[in-house]
Amino acid sequence: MFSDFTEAYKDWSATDPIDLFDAPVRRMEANPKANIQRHLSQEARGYTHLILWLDCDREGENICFEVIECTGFYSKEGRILRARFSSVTKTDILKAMNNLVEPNRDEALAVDARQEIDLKVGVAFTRFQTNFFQGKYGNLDSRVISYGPCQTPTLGFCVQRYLQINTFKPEKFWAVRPFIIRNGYELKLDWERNRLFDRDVVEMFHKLVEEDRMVEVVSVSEKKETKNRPPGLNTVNLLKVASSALGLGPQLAMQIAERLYTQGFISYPRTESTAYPSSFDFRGTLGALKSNPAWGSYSQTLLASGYAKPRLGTDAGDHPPITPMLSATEDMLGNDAWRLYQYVCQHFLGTLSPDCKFLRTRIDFSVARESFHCVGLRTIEAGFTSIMPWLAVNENNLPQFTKGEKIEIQNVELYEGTTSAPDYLTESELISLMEKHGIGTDASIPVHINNICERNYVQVQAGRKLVPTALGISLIRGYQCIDPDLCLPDIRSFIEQQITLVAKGEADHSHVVQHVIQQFRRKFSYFVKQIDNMDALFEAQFSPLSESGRLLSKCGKCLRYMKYISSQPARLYCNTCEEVYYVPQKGAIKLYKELSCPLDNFQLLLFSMPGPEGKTFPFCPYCYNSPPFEGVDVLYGLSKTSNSGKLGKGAGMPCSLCPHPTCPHSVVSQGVCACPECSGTLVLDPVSAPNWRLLCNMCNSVVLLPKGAHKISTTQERCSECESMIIEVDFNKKTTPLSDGTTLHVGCILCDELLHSLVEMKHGRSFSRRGRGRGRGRGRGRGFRKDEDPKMSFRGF
DNA sequence: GCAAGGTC
Repeated sequence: MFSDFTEAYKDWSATDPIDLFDAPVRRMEANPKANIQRHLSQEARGYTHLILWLDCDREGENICFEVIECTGFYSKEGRILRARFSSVTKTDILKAMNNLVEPNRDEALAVDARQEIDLKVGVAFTRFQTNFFQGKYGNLDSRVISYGPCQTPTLGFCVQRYLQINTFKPEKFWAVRPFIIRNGYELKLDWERNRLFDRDVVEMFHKLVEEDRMVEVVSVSEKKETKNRPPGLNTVNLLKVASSALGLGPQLAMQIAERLYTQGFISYPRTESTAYPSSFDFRGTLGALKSNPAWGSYSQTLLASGYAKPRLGTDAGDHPPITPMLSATEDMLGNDAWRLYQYVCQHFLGTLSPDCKFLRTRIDFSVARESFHCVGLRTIEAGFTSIMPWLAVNENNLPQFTKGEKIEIQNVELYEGTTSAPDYLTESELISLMEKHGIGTDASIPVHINNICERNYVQVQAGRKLVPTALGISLIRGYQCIDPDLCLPDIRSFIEQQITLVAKGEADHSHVVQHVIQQFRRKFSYFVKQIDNMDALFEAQFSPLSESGRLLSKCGKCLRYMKYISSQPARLYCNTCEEVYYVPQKGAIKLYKELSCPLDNFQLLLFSMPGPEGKTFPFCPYCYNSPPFEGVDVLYGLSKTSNSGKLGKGAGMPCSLCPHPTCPHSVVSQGVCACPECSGTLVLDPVSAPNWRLLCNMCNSVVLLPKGAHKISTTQERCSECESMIIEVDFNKKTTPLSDGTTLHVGCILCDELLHSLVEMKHGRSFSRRGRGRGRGRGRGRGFRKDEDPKMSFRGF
């Protein structure tokens, strides 16, 4: 199920985005074809108890109530119960079965609240921004200028780093670096003051050290230190490693992980937990890996000599950490999947290995009353780093020194350096920031990152660094100057904190939704009022529509050339009429034989999809944007002979009445209007405007449509008089001659007398439902040929 | 065409 606005609010041009805050939201079946609702209700029939086994988080609780609704179970003491479990092992399942609880409605309501808030806020801001900027600038390289309480702060992090880099002022610094020679090796000593920004002062120290020429060993210390083995692997850590070490983006990494999961090689890859459940079968998993050519012997050693108890980690109560389930080799998986699988295995073995132990040696020196030191590192026990070698201690062996000994300085360097700006944010750093601020979840973090890339707000550069684009920077700087809250991570925490009140039963669902929506509505209207401040940034960055693009084809209204703007979304702009006409996306557009559309005089264009196999079809830019008839979708024929060629919703048909012998202008119906006479499809005849008529693409029957008709569709009803199909005609509110303004009228297209309101049809008349009767009654042969005078009409309209 | 959250 998913939440969405009702039909009336789906039209971008007909809805003022601010009205969306008060718009009704309904829940729809996400995949109606799957008939999950019906299936659940059928399965539930005849049973007395319902036990819900869903994920133990708020979303899972929400789905519990969806299931309850679908099954039609009514709540009666003890009849609907919830199993709480976080891993699918025998012990956990039995434990959950023996400790059933009631599903938690408050938690489910909190999810409903979040859905409604996210939907309204996201869609309202997105539509407003898109309409405002897309209608004004030509080279905005994004189809949609989206806003979202997760994606926008995600972009905010990238832009914040960009601004730090851009405003960074490098500074010079200096340091004193004495060198000594020991056992034939030169050794650099680090200054206790590290570095100073005053050259004169450092020069003074440099001079003092140089004059002294002897360092004294003040102390020699040795400390045994530990590098901890990692806790279990969760999703964000897998994604960070995938990005920083394997060069795989989060979206791709998740796709690969999902495939490994469905193929049975790894456990469920979406988890926040790093703690293994107490019931986890470590021996079983190690056993599964023991014959693996890459780390079979390592697993065997752990099995034989006893594995270390894993670190505690955190238990988010969702799923166990990600672990291998089956042994695999590179040949079985392919390169990228293998590398990811390899990491999962290495990490798992690492969690069961001993910690790494190493010795840190530190020698402190003194010269001219200044302190210097050097540090040496030596591994004592590699532990888990032998299976995760990239985490090994960077060994640095120091020669022997004795306290009190004096050594001659070889050389004293006066080091000069410059501070440098931080680098662009890496994907891995971004994931950490998102996790830290609660932006997105294990499953949605990759989606948000992908979103800001796809919308052209950032680009991924070498080393998986995220570099914001001019559009991304302008957006964030715009929010920063209008209402910084809009791009700060707090916007997400605010929503989370509010819905948590609902989840805990401390606040009423509808009050919280109203309160939060009210706040965002205020922010929205302030944003709308202040949009000029953001626009000033866009003006400096992008060029107005009138200055973009190249002249391509003639406008049918003013007959002047329009400009083709090729950047996404591709469109035509008429400078004189100040109108925008969108064209099919992601393909090449050129003029089509200098022919014009018989409907509106706009010059026809030829669209070619990319690639050698790319299909080509002609179209009229005006009709493409304003279908002459609702209910008959206007798409254009692929070619004169391509009745079967699929494009979009329907198949193409050449125009049969067009005055141009070579005119490609054709219309495709959605297939809802079947010809009453034969098995053909009724096609809108473009040259009949404004007195629209439909033509059958097979037998050329003619159907005249009444004035003001706005939408047509077939019913499954047949006329009782003549057996032909009945067409429903819907009227535009503006043009309907009827007093109630909305009544749907129905008429038989062949019998003159049938003309009734829907109410009359449903209650006052009966229609036969006998299939497509042929040759019976008056229907047969009553169609009009195109060369006849079709006097038949819906009289009375 | 739009959000974020799930999901094989």
